[in-house]
Amino acid sequence: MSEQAPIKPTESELEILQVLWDKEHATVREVHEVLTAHKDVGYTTTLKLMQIMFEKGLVLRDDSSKTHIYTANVSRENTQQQLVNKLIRNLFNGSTSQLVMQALGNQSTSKEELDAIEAMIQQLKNKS
Amino acid sequence: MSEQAPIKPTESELEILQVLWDKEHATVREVHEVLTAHKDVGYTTTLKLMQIMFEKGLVLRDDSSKTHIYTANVSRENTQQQLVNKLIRNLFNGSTSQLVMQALGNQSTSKEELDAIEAMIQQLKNKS
DNA sequence: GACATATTACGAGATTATTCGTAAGCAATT
DNA sequence: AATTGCTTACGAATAATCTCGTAATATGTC
Repeated sequence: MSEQAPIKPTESELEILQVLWDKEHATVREVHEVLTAHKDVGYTTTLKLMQIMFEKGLVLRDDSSKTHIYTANVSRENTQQQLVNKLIRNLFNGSTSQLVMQALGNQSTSKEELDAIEAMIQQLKNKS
Repeated sequence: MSEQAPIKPTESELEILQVLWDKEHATVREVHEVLTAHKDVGYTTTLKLMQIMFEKGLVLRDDSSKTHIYTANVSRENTQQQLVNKLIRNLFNGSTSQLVMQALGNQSTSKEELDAIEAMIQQLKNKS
């Protein structure tokens, strides 16, 4: 088990990571196009953020051609885990079930999704 | 359904809200004492933060005596809901079940908690 | 090669969040 | 009433985040 530096992307960095996770790899232009769908921001802002993310090691980039190509360097799963755990710790007194129940209560969840969760609970119960 | 301004407490403000939710009402000193258990920060910093929170309307305060008494002015439940929904939207592509399963997978959850979640799922299924 | 277009690099301003020092006020004690 | 101790108010420094303008560079087209 290697020591894992905590991943702490900022709000804006998360938005960019989203796009990179979905697309696997993308140019600044592509990321920016997605962002501007729901946000009003200049191109060089997106560029700068992605440069900063590169310096932090949040993303990798291929600069072999003039237009650089970026990929995420942190996994979606790992990042999700960090943030979910933080939320449980900070806002739910460490109780996973409280978070789960809050989430299920708030959002409408399809029968299929509920089935999947039930199946997972069965699995967890058998394990222990 | 009344229009609800989104609650956006900062990291530090959340820590303070925690304490106020637990205690119902508290002085700056009391809050500060709890914070210093796991954080190194000066008294006037806590004071200032709570003053700012008052200006923002996040907390109420009774200043009828020299030592003011603060109470939260946003509910724990509402705040939890905002942040959970945001997490689902931003990091889980809007899928509640993905968040739930990630949470259950990461953390060890007791049988009692799992039972409670199952019961809730049954309830949700019956409703629809 | 000149021109138009798109990209990256870089610096610096704007905004927000966090931090704490200092002053002033009040209350209890001597 | 002076001293001590705790409180609030306030301003300002620092840090982190987000923003974008401008310049330099590359690419392709005429």
